[in-house]
Amino acid sequence: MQDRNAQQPTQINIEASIVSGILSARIRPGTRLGESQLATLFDVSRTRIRESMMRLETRGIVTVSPRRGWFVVEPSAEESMKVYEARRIIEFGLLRNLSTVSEQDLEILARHLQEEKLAIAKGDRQRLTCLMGDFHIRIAEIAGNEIIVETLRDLTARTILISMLYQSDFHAQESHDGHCRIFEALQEGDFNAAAELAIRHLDEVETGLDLTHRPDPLSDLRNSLSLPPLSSEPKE
Amino acid sequence: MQDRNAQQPTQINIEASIVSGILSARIRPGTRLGESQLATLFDVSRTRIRESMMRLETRGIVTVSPRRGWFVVEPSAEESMKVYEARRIIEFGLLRNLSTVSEQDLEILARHLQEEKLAIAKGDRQRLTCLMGDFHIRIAEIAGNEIIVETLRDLTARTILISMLYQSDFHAQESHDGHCRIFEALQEGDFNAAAELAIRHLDEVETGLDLTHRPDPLSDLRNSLSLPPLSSEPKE
DNA sequence: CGTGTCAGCTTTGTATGCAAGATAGAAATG
DNA sequence: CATTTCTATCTTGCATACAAAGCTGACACG
Repeated sequence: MQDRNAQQPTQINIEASIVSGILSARIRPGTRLGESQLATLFDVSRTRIRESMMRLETRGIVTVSPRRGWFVVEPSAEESMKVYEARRIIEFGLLRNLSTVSEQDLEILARHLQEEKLAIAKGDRQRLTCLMGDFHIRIAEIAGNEIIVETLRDLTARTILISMLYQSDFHAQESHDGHCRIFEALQEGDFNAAAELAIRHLDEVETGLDLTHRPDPLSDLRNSLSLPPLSSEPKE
Repeated sequence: MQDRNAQQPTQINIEASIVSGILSARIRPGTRLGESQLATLFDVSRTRIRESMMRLETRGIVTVSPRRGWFVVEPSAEESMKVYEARRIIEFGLLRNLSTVSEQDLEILARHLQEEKLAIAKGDRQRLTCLMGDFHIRIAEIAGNEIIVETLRDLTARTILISMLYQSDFHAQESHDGHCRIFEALQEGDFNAAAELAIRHLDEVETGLDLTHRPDPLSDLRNSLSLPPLSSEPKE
């Protein structure tokens, strides 16, 4: 995020900084992204920050509240389900339409899984979050379709925000196992199975969330009339 | 498209105007979209036009050539194949993940097919182009996932641009038949078959293109030398 | 006749300025 | 003491201004 020394941080850099901040779970959902704040941080004028924000808005990463500011999205339970559904749709189609996977690609995936294992062993949760998302992007990259890669990257960013909001505990091992199963299916060239496994994996992750729990019960209170607060803060 | 009388055409209106212009095949690929030109057309300042352009750029609808201007994208043969591939992936996953289709939804599709038939009978090619694209969006709407709907809408816009570039003749009847077959499969609740049919349909449409034929034989040269693309007239 | 150069005109890129909305905290009032 | 109102301040929304770069066409020259 510190591109301060770069002479000309282009809009793409600014966007990438924020997205990577989210992918690595350093930026929490609901974070306020003040225009002038970012402007001084990146040492550019507000204009360019605004342009980046607009781009991120169309990518579903931030929202603007009129005259109040830009915020990293806080997906509602419904939106979260839509995100997972969209991922199931795309990843299923992706794997099913695969015809071959090169040795090289399998190598990349194998190395990735190794890294996941390492992160689990070290208990590096932040790195793990990042890796878990990256696995799916890797698969999209194997398919070689940039359009799908981009779409999936943005959905993954949202997924990470969702997990920061609703994930009670992080079944890392379970997720890792899911990835391994998909890898094995790919290794055997059984793309049908891989696709089914991907759906099952995403279902597992989704059911691991507590989508009934409101992370910010006050948002209800602000909007509608009095409603009893559910429970305590979901602080890590 | 004439929001001139609307007091405050919001960015979303501006974007929608251009996208709908593309979806209805009134705006050709490579059309130059001058900032000041659009600014006077919509009666807003260049700032807001620029913001809309940035948004459209992230949606893959327009590109900017530095200091030269904004242009509606002219997908290359490779990009075109990627677009069709992405559509196959998404639409396949979409149909496969469907579990039920309500009577109401079937009704909507049936009416849509009726309209297609009418347009074929009347030989209204522009309307037909629009309808052909819309069919796929309708299906996404049935699935009820806005994320997928938006993605598919943008891909459809690009598809229409592609067909304007590479389509020699418009096998409208063939496309319509493809839609009908998908509809029948949905009617019978056979989502597996519907998904396979969708892939076949998209393949047919894609092979109906002449992706080896360069509409602008100089485009290679132009791109490699970063010359301006073929600019037809801006809107009307 | 072809080619290179330069002035001016046009168009985008970026910054800045100002207005309007929103928030928070103080002050006033019951 | 609680509640409301008002003002000070901050933040975004939008327009405008100016700088930088590209394009055009005239003109000079080989």
